[in-house]
Amino acid sequence: MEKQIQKRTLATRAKLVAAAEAIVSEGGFDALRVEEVVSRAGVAKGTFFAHFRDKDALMERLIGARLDCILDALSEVPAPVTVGTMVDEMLPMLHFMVSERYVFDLILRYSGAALTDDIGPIGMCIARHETVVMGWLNAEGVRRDVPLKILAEGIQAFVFQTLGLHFCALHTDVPIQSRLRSYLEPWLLARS
Amino acid sequence: MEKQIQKRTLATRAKLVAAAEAIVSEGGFDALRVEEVVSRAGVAKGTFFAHFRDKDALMERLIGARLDCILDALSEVPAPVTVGTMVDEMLPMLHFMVSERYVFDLILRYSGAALTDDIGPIGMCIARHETVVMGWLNAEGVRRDVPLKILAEGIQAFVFQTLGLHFCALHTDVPIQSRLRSYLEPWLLARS
DNA sequence: TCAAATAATTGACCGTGGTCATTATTTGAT
DNA sequence: ATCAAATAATGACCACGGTCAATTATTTGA
Repeated sequence: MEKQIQKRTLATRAKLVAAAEAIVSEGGFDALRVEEVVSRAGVAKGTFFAHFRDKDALMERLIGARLDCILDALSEVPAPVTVGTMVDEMLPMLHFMVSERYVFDLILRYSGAALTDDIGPIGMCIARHETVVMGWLNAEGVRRDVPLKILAEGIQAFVFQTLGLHFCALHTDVPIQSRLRSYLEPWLLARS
Repeated sequence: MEKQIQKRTLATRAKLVAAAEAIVSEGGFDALRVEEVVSRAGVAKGTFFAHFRDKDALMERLIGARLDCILDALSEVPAPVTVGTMVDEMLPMLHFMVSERYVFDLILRYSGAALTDDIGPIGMCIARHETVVMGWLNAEGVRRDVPLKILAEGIQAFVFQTLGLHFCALHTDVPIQSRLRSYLEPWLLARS
């Protein structure tokens, strides 16, 4: 049991992913159809499901890859000193998350790890984001009476709340940044 | 344009809802199939979609009805004086929300009102819950430096965060109550 | 070198949500 | 009572994700 997977397997998977990425770049994640992925990749439909558990597994992979890029940039950035700059630095990620309703729903569904015990790409990204954010919380002015882990989880809760309301027509007048700040300032800042 | 809808319409809709409720009571929300609803109701498939925009619209109605019952009870209850009792009083709603993964996902997706400008049954329930919770926040010990509205929205954010993590296998060891309390106490309580 | 074992691929088929042109029923005006 | 317009119901049909027994390709070992 040394090299179980043949290189044909990798080639096929690469073709599938490449086809999928092409479709997404043309029409967005929402426009992806399994049938079109396989036809572009030149394989049969069954092959797709031999490589991905279901369509969502592919979407998770594609979206996870994008998130990872954004997180790469995020972890290079200097730790923000104010809530305002913290929000600003998270903005690229937030904008990607709301770029399509479909994307947001999928991230939401898989952010708390998949239904089973195996954690998927999106769950990994959320965990990574939590780690990055936790590293920011040793700043001056941030409350100390709550574990950092709770604080970081709270930030994510407010991110999802903010983005969820962003899709609500009644609330789109308030920009993402200021809404998120109105949550994070009372959550993070130490009071008198 | 006096009485546009004929009573036949109401009768058909009632039959559909009754059939749907029967199916749900037998096998849960996840087990509902449109085909079975229409066959039990004795109507054609197309009729279903003349009464409900899509399957989700029916699910929203059924789940919204349940939530409304729970909210009826909730709004009768005395305002809690501690975060612990607040969580306890919300517990029936929380348990319903996590009774099925399907139910949680649907509530999450429609809690921020539907995609369009029309607010659906679940969105109404969330708004109602927000109102009830806001009424609780005039208690001793609750912070005053943040608008009640923000405070209430934050509670909802933490509820969703808690329930989301509840489905994550890695986190099921922590019970809902204590997890939610660990968010709400730092969020709500005034500090020294 | 080749046969057995293992792995990858195929595509016909299915389940289920959703559509729409056609048909049936109700209503209101005469 | 009659009939035309408005409203409701029908069911064949489609889209699309997902399955699986059969087939083909690859690896292994003697």
